[in-house]
Amino acid sequence: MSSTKLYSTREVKLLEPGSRARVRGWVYRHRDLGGKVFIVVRDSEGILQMIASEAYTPREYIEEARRATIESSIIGEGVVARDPRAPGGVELRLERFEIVGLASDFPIKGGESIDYLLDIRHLWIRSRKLTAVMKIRDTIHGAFREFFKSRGFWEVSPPMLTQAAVEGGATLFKVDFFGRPAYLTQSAQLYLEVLIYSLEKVWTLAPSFRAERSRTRRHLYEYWHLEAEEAWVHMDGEMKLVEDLVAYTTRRVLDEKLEELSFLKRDTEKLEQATKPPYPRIRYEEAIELLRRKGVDINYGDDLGADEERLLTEYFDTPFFITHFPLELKSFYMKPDPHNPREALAFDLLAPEGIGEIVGGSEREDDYERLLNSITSRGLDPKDYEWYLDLRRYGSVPHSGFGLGVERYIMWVAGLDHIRDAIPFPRFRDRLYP
RNA sequence: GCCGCCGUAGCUCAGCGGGUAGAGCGCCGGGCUGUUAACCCGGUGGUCGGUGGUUCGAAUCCACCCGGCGGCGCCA
Repeated sequence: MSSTKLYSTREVKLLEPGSRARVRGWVYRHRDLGGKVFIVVRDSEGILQMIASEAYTPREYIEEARRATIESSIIGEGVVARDPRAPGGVELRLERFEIVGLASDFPIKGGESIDYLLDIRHLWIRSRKLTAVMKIRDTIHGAFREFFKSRGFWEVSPPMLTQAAVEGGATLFKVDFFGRPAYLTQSAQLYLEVLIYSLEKVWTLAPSFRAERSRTRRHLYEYWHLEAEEAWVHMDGEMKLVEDLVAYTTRRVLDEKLEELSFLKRDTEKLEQATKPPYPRIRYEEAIELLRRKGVDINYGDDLGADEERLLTEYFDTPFFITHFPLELKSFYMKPDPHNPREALAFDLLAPEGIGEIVGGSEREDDYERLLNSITSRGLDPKDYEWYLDLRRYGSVPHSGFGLGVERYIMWVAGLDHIRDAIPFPRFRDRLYP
């Protein structure tokens, strides 16, 4: 178009008034007043108002600006001006204007139903809300990686296609693997356990798939799972790792994504409190006692449901741990507490404000015979776990690990009321498009 | 798997003690030289989710089916 320098909407706001600038983006708002055309342009960094006026814009470009429909891609060039009437206080007075891709009538105008918006997720994804969440997610991914690096962990890549279940009970997605049944993984844990015998401390960020027929605001069929496993570490050490990770990552979001949190109207004071570990720890039996005191009809041995978790979060302002669950409530690979073999060395981390469980972890059973008993007593077939049992025959070590549901954590950090907005393309039952 | 709710214009919804379909927004045309989800005037717009039934007559009543939303259980 010309040699005038290209700036992003954010950079334009830092220029001296009177500077020339070229800006490109998509039409976010369009108001044609006859003599003047106001166009608010959106790019990946923000929004900027452009104005076409007979006072400084050649007629042909005013006509072009008039034609620019919502979501058309455009390039504008002109003079930067400060004006309190402009959104953000800065605007671009156009001297040239070009439509790159004229948009058809954009289907989102405000007030659409969730169902409809999910059908056009590929267009809805442009919204400033979802853009803000995706930027926060990027910071979270980076913080995970840096945290583990700083703690001497190795990042590894477990398989997505597997032969059998990691945990009994949960439903698996079955796929056809050249005529043989295979399944999409629901956790990398068992594979991470394999890798600690050489790398000692490993982690991965990968998708997990659950075909549970869940239908709640906290469940996805495909979600991202942050998992870590370390040798020579007992439950207490693992919990310390988890709270340091969550505190560090939350701190990073506060430091780098304040603008996005503010756009999402997130109360950052709630996040500040979570940057100061240690987090409170209560044992399962204490949780039951707290609930009974609140009048809940629950007994030792009952599982904590969504309502119970929500009630418990009211006692705490930060994430908190629940530990030492009855063995029968937990998976076969968890180690019983030597001081009380009825309880597992397992822990959940619950996020406050009613979000509930975001992390599940445990010390793993490292004894061959006890692991074999645990598998058979739960009705699982030891043949499916031969390679896993082998790990206890060749230099077994005490070890612990955990899994964090990335979208649930994002839900809490970003203050989302539904998990679908924590991931660009949520997968639910009956929804695979787009 | 279970419980509850909803499918009417492009979108959001009203109409549902049965009598041939309505609003707002959008869109199109016109007006407006500072709009902020702009405003003002005019126009456009529908196999009332599908099939079958009851009825002289069904968006409205009944049955089944399809699609969706909220919640539970399970989990992260």
